[in-house]
Amino acid sequence: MPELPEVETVRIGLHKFIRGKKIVAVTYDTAKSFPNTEADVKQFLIGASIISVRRRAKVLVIELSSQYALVIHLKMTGQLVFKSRHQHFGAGHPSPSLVSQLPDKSTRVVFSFSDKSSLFFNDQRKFGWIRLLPSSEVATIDFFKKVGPEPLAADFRWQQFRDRLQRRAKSTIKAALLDQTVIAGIGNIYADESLWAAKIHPDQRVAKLSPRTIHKLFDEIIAVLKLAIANGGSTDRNYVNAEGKKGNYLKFAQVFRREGQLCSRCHKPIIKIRVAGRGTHICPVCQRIR
DNA sequence: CACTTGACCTGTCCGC
DNA sequence: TGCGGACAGGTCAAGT
Repeated sequence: MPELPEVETVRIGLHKFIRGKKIVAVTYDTAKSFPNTEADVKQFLIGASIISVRRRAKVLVIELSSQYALVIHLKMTGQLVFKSRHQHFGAGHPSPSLVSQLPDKSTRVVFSFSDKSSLFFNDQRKFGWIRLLPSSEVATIDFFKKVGPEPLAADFRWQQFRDRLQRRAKSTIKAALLDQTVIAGIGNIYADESLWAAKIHPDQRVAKLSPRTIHKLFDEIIAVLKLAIANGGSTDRNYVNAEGKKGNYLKFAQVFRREGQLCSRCHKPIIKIRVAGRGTHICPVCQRIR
């Protein structure tokens, strides 16, 4: 599931819902979901309060009063959903929400707070993970050491994007955008949307792109990510925010999952191809290889 | 080192 | 309706 806009949407929701709450219990299914020792959990998680929730790339970091942090990657199908104390089927609720049905069979970890509310980590495909680390060690995990700049950081410049792209000069531009060491947070949806907006074919080799084209792509990446965050991210299949609600961005998507529909610029059909081993959506007229 | 491919999992959809 | 295969929003390790 989640790319930068979805993870950011979850972050905003969690910050609002769980900041200040005290963890009184945690349950988890397997060591894969939560690869920490019971001793660590007892000492640094139980009894700790939530200080803040931040994001780097597609990873969430929940800072705790114990000077430890929960580091969370949702990968493809992870969800973090908050359930307040009184959330249940009520007479006034015509349809049962996802939240009221938790835990469900994809629930891997449950955090319980002192006010009887709880946070569920669900993950159908079990690729995601949560780790409890000393706050001072978070930045030292392999992924954070290698990951590229945040596209929405105030000091991110197109020249920096251009320079970082050169490490993948012989790759296709789509593979380069998906490479988290080049730029953080872009996944399959927003790669396709940004490339359409910039009129670049995803199979185009990076070395063939002009500075002007790279600058255009830089601008479109930022615009696409901002619009996606403003609309709560994209729900293709599993994604929900911290309230268990779906994102609305796919209403605005120009190519992703729109094969057969007409391109809004040239009115020719969108097609689906395979690039960098991923399903890829393009307008074959607007996006040509030069 | 740069680049590509398969593996990790479960669920769903599509064609026969 | 059943069954096999392809595919799904992300990273890694291992291969060339």
